[in-house]
Amino acid sequence: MPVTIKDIAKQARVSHSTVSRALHGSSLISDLTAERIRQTARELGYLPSAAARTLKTNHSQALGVLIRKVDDPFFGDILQGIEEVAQASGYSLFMAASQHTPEREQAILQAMVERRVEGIIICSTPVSLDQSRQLARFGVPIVYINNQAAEEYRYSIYHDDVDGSRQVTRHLIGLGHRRIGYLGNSTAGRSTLDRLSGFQQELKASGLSIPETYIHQVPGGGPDEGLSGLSHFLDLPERPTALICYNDMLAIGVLKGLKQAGIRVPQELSVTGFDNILFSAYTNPPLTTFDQPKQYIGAEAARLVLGLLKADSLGNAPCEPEIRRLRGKLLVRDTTAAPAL
Amino acid sequence: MPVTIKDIAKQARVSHSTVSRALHGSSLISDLTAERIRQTARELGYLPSAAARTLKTNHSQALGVLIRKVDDPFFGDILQGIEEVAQASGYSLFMAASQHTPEREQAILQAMVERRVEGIIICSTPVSLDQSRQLARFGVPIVYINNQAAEEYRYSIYHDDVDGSRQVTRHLIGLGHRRIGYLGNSTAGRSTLDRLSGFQQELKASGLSIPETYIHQVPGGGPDEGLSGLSHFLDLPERPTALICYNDMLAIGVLKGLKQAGIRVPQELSVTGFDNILFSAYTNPPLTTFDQPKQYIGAEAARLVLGLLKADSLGNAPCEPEIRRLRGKLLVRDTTAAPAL
DNA sequence: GATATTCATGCACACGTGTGCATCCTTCTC
DNA sequence: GAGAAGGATGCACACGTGTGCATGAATATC
Repeated sequence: MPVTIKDIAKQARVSHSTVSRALHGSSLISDLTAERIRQTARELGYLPSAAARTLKTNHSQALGVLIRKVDDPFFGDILQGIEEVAQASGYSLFMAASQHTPEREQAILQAMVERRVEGIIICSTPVSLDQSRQLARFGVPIVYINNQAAEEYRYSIYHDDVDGSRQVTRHLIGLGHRRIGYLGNSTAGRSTLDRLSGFQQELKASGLSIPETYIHQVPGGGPDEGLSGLSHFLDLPERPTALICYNDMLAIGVLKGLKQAGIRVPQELSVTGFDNILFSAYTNPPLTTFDQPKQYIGAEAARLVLGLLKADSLGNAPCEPEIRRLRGKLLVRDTTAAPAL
Repeated sequence: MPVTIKDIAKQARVSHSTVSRALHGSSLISDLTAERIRQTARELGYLPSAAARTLKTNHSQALGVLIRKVDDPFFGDILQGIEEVAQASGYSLFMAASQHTPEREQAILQAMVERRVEGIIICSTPVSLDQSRQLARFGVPIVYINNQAAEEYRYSIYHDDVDGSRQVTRHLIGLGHRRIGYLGNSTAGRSTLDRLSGFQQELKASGLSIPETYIHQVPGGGPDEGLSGLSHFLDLPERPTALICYNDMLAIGVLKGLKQAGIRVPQELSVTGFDNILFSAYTNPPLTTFDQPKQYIGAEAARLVLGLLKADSLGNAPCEPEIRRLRGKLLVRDTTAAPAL
C-alpha cells in the first residue's frame, strides 16, 4: 500500500536502482535526474521501508531497552538519557518492561533479537547469566545499567554506590552523629549491598561501631516499606539519631511515619535518601540525599552501545570489556542536622 | 549471520518452504517431519527475522508511542497500561519523546511510519492537525490520549476533566468554602481549560461568584511554577480560603511555598491537586486530589488501537470514530478542611 | 491393475531495498 | 575520425520469509 521506490521509478521513468541511488545521494547519478527523482519522491510522500532496509543491510538502527517497571520515577530519568543519545544518532528504541517476571523477560529479549536490534540496554533487572550468554551468541552487544554483579558482565555502567554511601555517612558523622541506622531494601541486590558496605566502611574509618539492630532490611523500595521499616527503629531501646535510607522512596515513607509519630526532623532524627528523584526536593522538610546522575548514566550507556556498534562495523576486534563507574554528589538539604545533645 | 530457515532446511534435508510451514504448524506437513524440523530449529537457536516477516506479510506487530517527556511521572503510569496490553497481544512498542519540539516530533512520527508500526498512540502532545492528516494518509490508525481538542480527532481517550474538577470544587464548597482560587497551567491546552470550566460550572451551580483575580495561570506544570503561582494569591488583599491546582506537581510546589510562608494547611488554606501521582500520598500533609485512572487510560488506548487493527484485518469498514471519556474519583486526604471562621 | 484421491514436499516468485556489473552514450585525445 | 576514457543508467541478483501451484508418492476405489 505505501509508496515504494518502484512507484517513484515508474513516475520518473527511470529504473528503481537509479531511484535508490538518487535518494542516497550517490555520485553516480547526474544532479539533474537526482533532483527530479527527489522531487517526485516528495510529491508521492515516499517513506522508505525500514523492514526492507534492515533485511538488506542487516542494520536495524534500533536499540532495545529492558527495564523492570515503567512507572518507577527512577527509570524515567535513565530513559530520558538513553533516548536523547539514541535519537541524536538516528536510532529508535524498543522498550519493554519485565515486571519482575522472568518469563516476560525471556519473551521480551527474544522479541528484541527477532527485531534484530543492534544493541540492548538492560536496566537494574537481574538477568540470569546463562540468559545473558545466550544473548551473546546472537552477537548483540549488551550494556547493563546498575545491575547486580555489574562486574561480571563485559559492559556495564553503574553508579559508585559505595562512594556515595560513604559520602552520606561521612556527612552525618561530621555533623556529630554516632548512632546511625541503615534501612536497606533486601530485594535490590548489588546496590543495597554496596550502599551498606560504604556505610560500614566509613564507620570503620571513623572508628565507630553500631549494634546489629541498627541495620535493617525491608523487602522493597517504596514509601510503604519505608513506613514499616521505620517502626523497627522506633521500637529499639536506644534509637539512632540518624537514619540512612537505601533510596528516596523509602526515605519519603520514613518522613511520613515520623510525622505521624510526632518526631521532628531533623531535630530528633536526621534522615537521608539516595538517588535524588524529582520529589526529594519537595518533601517536608526537603530531603538530604545523594544525587545519582541518572540521566547521565542513561546517556553513557547509550554512548557505550553505540560505540561498540561503531567499532564492530569498522571491523575492529570487539572492544575489551568496559565497566564504567560514575560518581554523583551529596545534596545537603534540610533533613539532616547535628544530633540533639 | 543469524540462523535462517535455509540453514534449518539444509540441516534437516528439506526445502525452506517446508521449514516455514512446519514452524507455523501448517497441516500440510506431516507430524513427523514437522517435529524433526522444530527440533533442529531449537538446536540451532533459530529466531525468525521480524524484518523479513514484516516485509513479506506487511505486518510489523509493533505500535508507536509518542510522549512529551519521559521523566514525567504522569506518563509512567500511562505507559505501564499501554505496555501491559500490547505485550499481552504480542505487540512491541516503539517509544520516543518529543521533548516539546515540533521538529523532533515530526522526525519521530516519520521514523515510526518508516518502521511501519501498525498503530500510534500519542500522549498529551499537541500534534498539529495537518500533521495528523498526513499520518492518516499512511493508513496508520492513531489514538490520542488526553489530547488538546480531543474531540477533533477520530479516536481519542481522555479523562473527563470537567467532571473531575466539578467534584473537587463541590467537595470544597461542601466544606463551606466560598472564596476559592484556581491555579492553572497556561501551557496545558484542553485539560487546563476543562478543569477551569468544571470549576466555574460548579461555582455557578452553587450560586457563587469569585473575583477575576482568583483565577491565575502559570506557564508550566511543575513544582517551581506552583511556587511562583502561589505568590500571586498570597499578594491578594483578600486571600482565598482554598486553592485548586491544575495538577499535583503544582500543588506540591504550593505546599512547599506555604510551608515557607508559615501558612498552615489546611487550617488557613485548603489545597487540592489533580492526577493522583504516586507522591501525592506522601506530601505533608497528604494531598487531597483527583484520581485520574492513568494506567487504565493507557490500557484503554492500547485496546482501542488493537481493536482498530483487528477490524481492519477482517476487512471491515473502518470503525466509526470513537471518543472515550473516562472518569476517576475524588481522593480526600488531609489538605482540605472547613475554612476558618 | 488402472485410475482417482489424498497427502507430503519442492519450485518459483513476491515483498522493498541495495549494489556489482554490464551497457550505452558522450566527450576527449591524438 | 578512430579509439579511449569517463559518466549515467539499467539489469539482475540478494537479503529472509511466506505461499500458490506443480510434482511426486502413497493410498483408496472400482
